Amino acid sequence: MTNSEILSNHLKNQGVKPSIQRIKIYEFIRNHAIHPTADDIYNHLVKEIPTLSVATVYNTMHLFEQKGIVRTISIDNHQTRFDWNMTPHGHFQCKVCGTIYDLEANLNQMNISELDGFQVDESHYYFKGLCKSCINK
Amino acid sequence: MTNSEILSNHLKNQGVKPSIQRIKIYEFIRNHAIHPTADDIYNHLVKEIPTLSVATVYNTMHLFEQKGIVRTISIDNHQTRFDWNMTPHGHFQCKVCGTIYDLEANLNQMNISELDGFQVDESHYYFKGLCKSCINK
DNA sequence: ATTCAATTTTAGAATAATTCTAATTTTGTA
DNA sequence: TACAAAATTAGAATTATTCTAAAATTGAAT
Repeated sequence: MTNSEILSNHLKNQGVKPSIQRIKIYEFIRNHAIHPTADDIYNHLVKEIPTLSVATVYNTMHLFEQKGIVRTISIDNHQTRFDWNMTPHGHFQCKVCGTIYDLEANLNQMNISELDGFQVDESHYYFKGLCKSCINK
Repeated sequence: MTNSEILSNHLKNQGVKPSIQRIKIYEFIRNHAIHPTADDIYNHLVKEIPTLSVATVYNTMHLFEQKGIVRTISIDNHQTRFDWNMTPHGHFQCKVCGTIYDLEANLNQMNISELDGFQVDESHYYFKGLCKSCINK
């Protein structure tokens, strides 16, 4: 099986009909664990698929989100980033280099009594500051 | 001292020259602990100050942020909300009624070892789901 | 293979939040 | 009262995202 076929099957298993665009987008987000924006995805893939449109990137990401393949994070205020890591985790963004680090800790372990009786569907957390390597410069 | 004079002094103490616009905006965010958007602030105050412009609201909020009077939160993706409560705390937003609840717990108590050697300047967390009163309907 | 409806993709227009710009107004001081 | 600095303003510009309607692709039924 080619790599493309493997990815195609992954998508099928998650209930997504695999078009070329969807496979390439899926491949991109899996290989670039950088929490890309729609723009990052578009600019990278338009070289390979010259007719690709931004609308397709957005459509696909919305579909992936619905199907539980990605989730969105909003650290920078006005630009959505996509994260293929669906385990409960958080982020740290360095103000200097912009890198977004994943943090393993699960927010749900905080056990917040104010939420008793509430139904919690999503939890998000993130820090901002300077990362180690930027401090050491 | 009138209420307006008290607020004016608050601003002075924080290093902000108190104009009418700034005092009214400050008053609004203190009396409406609803994490308002720039638009909420503008729409409410333009009735009182007909010449108010959105630019002034944004300018003022940026200034307040710089001076440590408010901070911004981004729960809804593309609309910044302002929070005058500067103690470390988090939020819960109900998907049905939209209400944003404050949560007292301080994220820093999580003590995340992956951040050893990092400088943490800001920490944010929030949950989404259904609030108690919407569940009981 | 051919037809046809359903699905997907597309280009570009529309929308909405925010920022920018340059002019005007206000403020405080000399 | 004059004047420079600061603040406000209207409206244009920018940017991310969504919408729209047309074109392309797909896949099932014949």
